[in-house]
Amino acid sequence: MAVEPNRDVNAHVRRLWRHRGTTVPTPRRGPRQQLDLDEILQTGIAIADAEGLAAVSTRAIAARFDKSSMVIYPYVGTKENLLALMQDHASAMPSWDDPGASLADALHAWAEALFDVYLAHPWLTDRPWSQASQGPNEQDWLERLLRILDAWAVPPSARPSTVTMLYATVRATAGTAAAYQRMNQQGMAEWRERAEATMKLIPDLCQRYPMSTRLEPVTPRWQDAPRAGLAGAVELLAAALGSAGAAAGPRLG
Amino acid sequence: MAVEPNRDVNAHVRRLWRHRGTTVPTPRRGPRQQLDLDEILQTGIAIADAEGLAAVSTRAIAARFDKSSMVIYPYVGTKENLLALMQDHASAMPSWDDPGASLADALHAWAEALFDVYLAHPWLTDRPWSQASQGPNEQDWLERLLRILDAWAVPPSARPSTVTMLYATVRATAGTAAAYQRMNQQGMAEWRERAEATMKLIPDLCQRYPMSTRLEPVTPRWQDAPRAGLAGAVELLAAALGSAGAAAGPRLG
DNA sequence: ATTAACTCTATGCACTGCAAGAAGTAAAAA
DNA sequence: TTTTTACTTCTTGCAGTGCATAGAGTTAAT
Repeated sequence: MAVEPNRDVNAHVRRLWRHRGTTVPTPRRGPRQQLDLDEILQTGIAIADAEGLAAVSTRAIAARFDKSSMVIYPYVGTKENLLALMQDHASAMPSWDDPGASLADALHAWAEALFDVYLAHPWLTDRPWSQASQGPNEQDWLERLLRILDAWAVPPSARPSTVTMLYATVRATAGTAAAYQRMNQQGMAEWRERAEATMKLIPDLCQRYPMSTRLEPVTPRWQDAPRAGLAGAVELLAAALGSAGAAAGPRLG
Repeated sequence: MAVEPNRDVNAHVRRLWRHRGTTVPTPRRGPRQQLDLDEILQTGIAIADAEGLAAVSTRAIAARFDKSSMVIYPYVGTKENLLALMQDHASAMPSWDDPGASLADALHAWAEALFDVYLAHPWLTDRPWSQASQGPNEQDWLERLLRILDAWAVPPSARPSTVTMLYATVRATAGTAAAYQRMNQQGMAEWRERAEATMKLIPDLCQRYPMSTRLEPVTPRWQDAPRAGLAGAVELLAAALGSAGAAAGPRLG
């Protein structure tokens, strides 16, 4: 990367789409490349999965290959580019069959699949998302969702809002699910301690916030609450779309 | 802060609720405090508003008072606590009258008010959110929303999902609105360049992603798209709740 | 008066992304 | 074949971070 690093949008896009027809910018002269972009990303993803996005540093990744931090830069350009590549690499869409029974079922399948991806890589929640062009894997998800909405004749005027709500809800519920998951006993104790401290310092908390304090009594299996919340949200949304004048069955094609 | 810093949950909670009946832990001995917690938070918020959350450092804040970084710690405990205090401080809820015409209107007023807060402090999007006890200001929002749902007799089973969806959607749309807003000409050019690069490198992009590429043609006033998206989402959600067996009018009380 | 608790300052450590230069290697040109 | 040149990788170093620690000064309780 002898050229200016951040302006090289072209190289970054080529790397993003490297498995969909483009070639990574790996020119001719000089010593052979000893590392592989996919391996680098996998390493970064492994670190992020285990220790969080903050633990991902060029030094940490390079250390796994017994190299120093600067080795990474020829492969990714900048750290921000590295994170973007990791984001798309971790977002690979699995394959599944669209349930044909109802719009709600189809949306549910999509949402749960995305939820699982976010659960497997909780740091994805910390990354920005926009429906403006990201990498190919992320685009796959959007395209799939729009296909579902189209098949069930959801009116085009309702589609952008639906897309926004679904993505936002999946990301939010997956984020809290991941937070629950990584709550070991010590994190749990800390949380409980904090709740108790609030109760002790604000004795009339339940009078001040009657509705929200009544909400919280932990459910029997509170670990599953986020997934259930997502299911309920999808159901609500599908009901709204169904009553908004959609057809009764899917259009095939 | 002579004691262990992170374990002092009590002091943190007292600071969070300092304007609601608790006293900050600024006890007896030692020299008078030269700084004020609210001023510190305001400074941090100003920095975050102007330069983003990443620019908020103890050194940067302290520099505005011509002090060194360690001065901040007696006031906040840790950096994470500082950010949590900033988050709640910036989330103060304005006052408005609940529109009584329809559930949709009431939800819309709530959502737009929160949207405005997030637009004023875009870095709030980067902070985690959970309905488990945060600070008092954030709790105000949740309580208000639940009050609305209760007044319109939204069935309790639908409330958690509704809350999750609304918060997630507001946060998501406000995030993209803020991103649009900070897109000056250079950011705009970069984005356009990237889109063009993708088009050039993947010539059949529109065939591969027929639905999602058709979505993008920029709207006339694309700056307003996120707000409009939020409005549409609220409308959808209200329709779903309305058809889910809610009463026709608000219950006062 | 003594002592303990507190705030502020200075220093230093381990960490970050990355600019810049040095050193080495392979392909192209002579 | 030899030289040149383009390209890699590696080392060093800089400016930045949160914060542990220790010291000096200040105040209130004892």
